[in-house]
Amino acid sequence: MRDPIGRIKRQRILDAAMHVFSERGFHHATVSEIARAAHVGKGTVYLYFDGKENLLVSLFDVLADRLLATLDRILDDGSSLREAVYRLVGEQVDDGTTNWQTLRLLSQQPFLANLSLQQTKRALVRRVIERVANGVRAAMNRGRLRPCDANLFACLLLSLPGVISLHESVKPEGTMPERVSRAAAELADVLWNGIKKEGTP
Amino acid sequence: MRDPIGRIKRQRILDAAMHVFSERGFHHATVSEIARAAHVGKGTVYLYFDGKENLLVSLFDVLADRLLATLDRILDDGSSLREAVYRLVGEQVDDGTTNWQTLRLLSQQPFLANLSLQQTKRALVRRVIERVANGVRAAMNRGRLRPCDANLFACLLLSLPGVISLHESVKPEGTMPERVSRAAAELADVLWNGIKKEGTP
Amino acid sequence: MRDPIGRIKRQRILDAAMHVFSERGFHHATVSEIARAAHVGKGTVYLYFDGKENLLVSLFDVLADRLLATLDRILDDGSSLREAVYRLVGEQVDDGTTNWQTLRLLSQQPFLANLSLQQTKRALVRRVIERVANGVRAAMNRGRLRPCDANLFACLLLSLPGVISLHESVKPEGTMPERVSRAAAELADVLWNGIKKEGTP
Amino acid sequence: MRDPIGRIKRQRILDAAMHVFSERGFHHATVSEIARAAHVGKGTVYLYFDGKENLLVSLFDVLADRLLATLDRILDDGSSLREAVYRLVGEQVDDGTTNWQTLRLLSQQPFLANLSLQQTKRALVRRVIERVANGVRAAMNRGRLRPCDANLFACLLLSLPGVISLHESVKPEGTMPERVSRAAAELADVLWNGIKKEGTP
DNA sequence: CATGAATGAGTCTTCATTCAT
DNA sequence: CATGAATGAAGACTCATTCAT
Repeated sequence: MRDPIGRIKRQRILDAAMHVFSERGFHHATVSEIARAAHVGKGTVYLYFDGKENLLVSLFDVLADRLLATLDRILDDGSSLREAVYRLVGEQVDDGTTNWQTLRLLSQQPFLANLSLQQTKRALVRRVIERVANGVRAAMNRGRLRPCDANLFACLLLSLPGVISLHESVKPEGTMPERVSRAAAELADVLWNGIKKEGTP
Repeated sequence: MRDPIGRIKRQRILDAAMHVFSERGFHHATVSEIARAAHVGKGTVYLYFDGKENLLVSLFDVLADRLLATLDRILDDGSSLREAVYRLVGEQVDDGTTNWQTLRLLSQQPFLANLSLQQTKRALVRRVIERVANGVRAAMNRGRLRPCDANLFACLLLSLPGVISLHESVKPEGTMPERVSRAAAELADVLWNGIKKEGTP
Repeated sequence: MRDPIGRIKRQRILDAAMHVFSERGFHHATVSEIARAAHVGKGTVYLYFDGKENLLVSLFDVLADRLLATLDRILDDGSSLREAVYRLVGEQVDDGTTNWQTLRLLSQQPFLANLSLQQTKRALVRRVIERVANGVRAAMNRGRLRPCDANLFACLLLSLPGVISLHESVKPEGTMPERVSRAAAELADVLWNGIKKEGTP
Repeated sequence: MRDPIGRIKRQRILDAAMHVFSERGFHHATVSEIARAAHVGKGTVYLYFDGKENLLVSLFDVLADRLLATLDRILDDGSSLREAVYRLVGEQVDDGTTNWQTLRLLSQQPFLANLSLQQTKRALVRRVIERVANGVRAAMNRGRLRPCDANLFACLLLSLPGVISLHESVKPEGTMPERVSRAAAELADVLWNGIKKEGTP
C-alpha cells in the first residue's frame, strides 16, 4: 500500500532534481530547492536518496533506462538502420517526457567526490554505449555500414544532444524547439552519410 | 621590465588553473590549490584575476585563442578540406601544448553565477564556432561539400574531443594516447564521409 | 509551539550580539564569537539574520523599541518635564536590561556597506529622535521651556550616554556604576537649567 | 634638508587619512586608498607610521594638538566665559582646516587591537578633557558658573560635534553648513544657560 | 628613501547533512 | 514516515603588512 506512494514520491523528487539540475547546474542547485520543487521536506530527499551526488547518479540511472528503452524500441523493430539513426537522434532530443536539455547531464562530466558513485555512473554510461554499439554492430553485420569502431560511433551518437546544446547556447534569443528538431535531422543525415556504405540510400 | 614578469606569473597561474580544473573539475578545485600549483600565494591569484569564475573565463580565452590560431593554420594553408578535417580533429586532440582533456572545459561549465562573465564566455564560444563555420562555408562554396548548416557542423567538429573523452571515460585502464589518436582519425573519417559530396575521395 | 522557541533563540542571538559588539566593537567581533556566546551554531545566526550588518541593524531596532517604550512611559505620565529629563537620562544609562554601554552602538557604526541597511538604520534613529522631540515640543507648548530646536535638543538628550561613556573611558580604574549615576543626574541638571524658562524651579 | 620634505609627506598622509577615515570609516578605509589620496606609495605610509591603527592614533594626536591650541586661544584671552563657550563650540565645528565631521573620530570609540595604542589614545583624550576642564574650573573660581563636575562638563562640550553629527545624519538632503552653524550656536546657548549662575547674562 | 607586487592570516557565508519532534 | 531547524566543515575573498628592487 505504501510502496506505490513511496515510488511516486521518489519519482517526484527525481523529476524535480532533473528540472533543477538542468536549470541551474549541479553545483548551483541546492537540495532545498529540489525538495521545494518536489513539494517534499528537505529531509525526505535523504529518505529516498543517500545524498546529492547519489541523487544525480540515480537520475542518470533513470535517464539511462529511458534511453535504453527507446533504443530497444528503435533498434529491435524492423526499421532500417537509417531510420534508426534518425529516430535515435530525434527521440533523444525530442522525448516528450525528458526535456532534451537534461541529456546534457549525461555527457557532462561532473567530478563526483564519491568514488563508488563514480564507478556506478561509469557502469551506467558503459551500458548505454554498449547497447547502442550492439545495434550498430548488428547493422554492420547485415552489411549496410562501412566497418568502424562501433563503440566510438555510439559515443558520437550519444554526444549529439550536446552538439545541439552547444549550437543553441550561443543563440541570444534562447532555445527554439523547431531549430532543435531541424538540427537533429541534419546531424542524423551527416552521421548516416558518414557511416553508410556508399551507394546505400 | 616588470611587464614580462607579470605576464609570466599570470601565465603560470593560468597553466595551473588549466591543470587543476581538468583534474578535479571547476567546483572541486580550490583557489588555494591553484595558487599552490602555480607556486604563488593565494592573494596573488586575485592580483591577476577578479575571482575564480573570472579565472575560468580567462582560461577559455586562452584556449579559444590557441584553437583559433590552430584553425587559421589549418584552414588557410593550401591543404584539402579532407586534410583540414583530419588535422582539426587531430590537433584539437593532440595539441602539444594543450592537453586535450582541458578542452572539455569549453563545454563543461555552462553555469556561471556572474552574468557578465556568462556573456563573455558565450562570445568566446561563438567566435570559435564562427571561425570554423567560415572554413566550412568556404569549402562548400568551392563545391566540395554537400550543403549543410555550417555552424551546426562546426559545433559537431568542436564536440569531437568530448566524444573521445566520453569514449575514454568508460575504459577502466585509463586514457591511452594511441587509442585517442586512432579515435580522432576514425571520427574525422566519419565526418568527412558525412559531409563530402559523393564521389569525392 | 515552535514560534516562541524561535523567538527565544533569536533573542539569545541578539543578546549575544549586543554583548560582543559592545565588548569588542563591530568589526573585531566575529560571527563565530557571537554564535558561541549565544550557544548556537554559526549557521544558526544566518538562519535568523541576513548577515553581520543585518544583525547590527536588528539590534538597533530592538534598542530603539526599548528606548521608545521608556520614552512613552516617561513622557506620557503626569510627571513634570524636569522629572522627565532626569528619568530620561537616568533610564538610558541605568536600564536594568540594557547595559548602558551598548547605547554607544547607536552612534558608533555610521558606516554600513549595505545601502538599504543604511536607510533602515537612519529611519530608526529618526523615529527615536522625533519621539523625544515631540515630548520636548509638548513641554514648550505648555510654556515651561524656552523656545529651541526640539529635534536638536532631542539629539543632545540622546547623546548623553555617549558623554558619560567618554567621561568613563579615561578613568583608569574602569567603569563605576555610582559615578555613572551621579554623572547622569548632573547632566540632567545642566540640561534642565539650560532649557527651562528662567524662574522655573 | 630632507626633514622638511619628510614632514610635508607625513602631513600629506595624515591629511589623506583624515579625509578617507571621515568619508568611509576607519575599517572600510584601506591603506591603499589613503596612500593614493596622499599621492605616495603604499609602502611609504609604513615608513612614516607603524601601521593603520598607529596612523589613526597619530591623527588623534594632530587633532588633539589643534584642539588644544584652539582652546588656549579661546580660554586664555580676556573674553568672557560665555563668549568662550560659543567660540569653543563654533570653532570645533567650523575649523577652517579641520572638517568638522572628522571630529567625530575623536568621540567614536574604535576598539584598537593594540593595547599600547589604546593607552596612548586614552592619554590624548584625557589631556584634551583636562585642558577644557581647567578652563571651566577657572571660570567657576571666578564665580560665574554654578559648581559642577568640570571634567564631566568638558566631556559634554567635546561631545557637541557628535550631537550635531547625529542631528545631521538623519537629514535626507545631506549636510548643510548653515544649519550646522545655527545648531552650534543653539547648543552653546543651552549649555551656557545650563551652567551659568542665574542672573548672569 | 620610495615603491608596489606578493603574501596569507582571518572572516563571512553557504549548504549538504543530521536528528529531534 | 516526514519534516525543517540546527549545525559546522569548507572555501572564496580582502587587505594589512613586508621586502626586493
